[in-house]
Amino acid sequence: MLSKRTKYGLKALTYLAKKGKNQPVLISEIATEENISKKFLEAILLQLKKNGFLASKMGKGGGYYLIKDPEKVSIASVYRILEGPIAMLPCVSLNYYEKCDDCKSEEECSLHSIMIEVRDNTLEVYENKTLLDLI
Amino acid sequence: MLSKRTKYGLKALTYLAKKGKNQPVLISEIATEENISKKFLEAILLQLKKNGFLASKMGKGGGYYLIKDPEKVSIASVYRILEGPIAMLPCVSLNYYEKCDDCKSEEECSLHSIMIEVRDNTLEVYENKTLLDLI
DNA sequence: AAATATTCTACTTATTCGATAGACTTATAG
DNA sequence: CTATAAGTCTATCGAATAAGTAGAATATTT
Repeated sequence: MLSKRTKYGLKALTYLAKKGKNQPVLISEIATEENISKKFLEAILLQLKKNGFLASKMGKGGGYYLIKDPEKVSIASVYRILEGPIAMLPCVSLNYYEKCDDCKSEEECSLHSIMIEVRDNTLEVYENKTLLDLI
Repeated sequence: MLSKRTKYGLKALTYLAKKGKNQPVLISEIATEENISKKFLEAILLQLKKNGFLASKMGKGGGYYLIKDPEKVSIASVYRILEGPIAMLPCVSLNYYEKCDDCKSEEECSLHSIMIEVRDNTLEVYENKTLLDLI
């Protein structure tokens, strides 16, 4: 299940993508339009900014704006920042790989190959969809 | 990310499938072999029993055993019991449908159709894999 | 200086997870 | 019948996280 954080993040990015580049938008505007708690959205937008998706302008006339082209922002990239690994198991994660502590080995683990398939099927969608698809 | 509960549940079911039908296996045996906390496994197995996957025998010579053919037990069915909805959003869930409280409508929600794709791609794997594939 | 709007820090509540403890009940063997 | 085995049931715990919120500090423009 997608967290509120990720969902709101994607909605906010989409809203900003619709607004056009270098067009600061108030947090409060997005929050109101998209039914999101302003303070929670604030934290999400800051996280997105720190990870290179957005820039912001403080003070009068300020706000957040997109700094990447919508078609260059895959859902997968946003997902990883806001949600974490796309893979169902740490041992099948491409970006956050970790060994499982309860399995003897990945070769012997029957779940492993299935979860690779799930990961790839999920990635198939997320890597190929961008903000442009959300506008 | 798959919960320990679901992962352990699948591992235990696989272990029992390997053991053969109507062959009671001690919780402690599975726990030891699969590196699972015995008491936690106990709760998981009971849940699986209550949902029709297993049966148990109490007392001497007792234990749990599979009551369905391995090829009849899809990963999806186990997943739903132990993990919950496969879908990323409540509004795209086939089994646990609920309206989202922050979206105006499903038609207007750009995320909706993408999450349907993700759901379907994920289901593709889970519905088509069974315990037989895990043995 | 005042107004605006982000940034920062901290807190709250609720829930769930994963694990664990202990008692109770059921079934079998001797 | 007793002892043992093994599931069933009930409850608790600590940690982590999610989602939300409060308040203060900082930066920018007019």
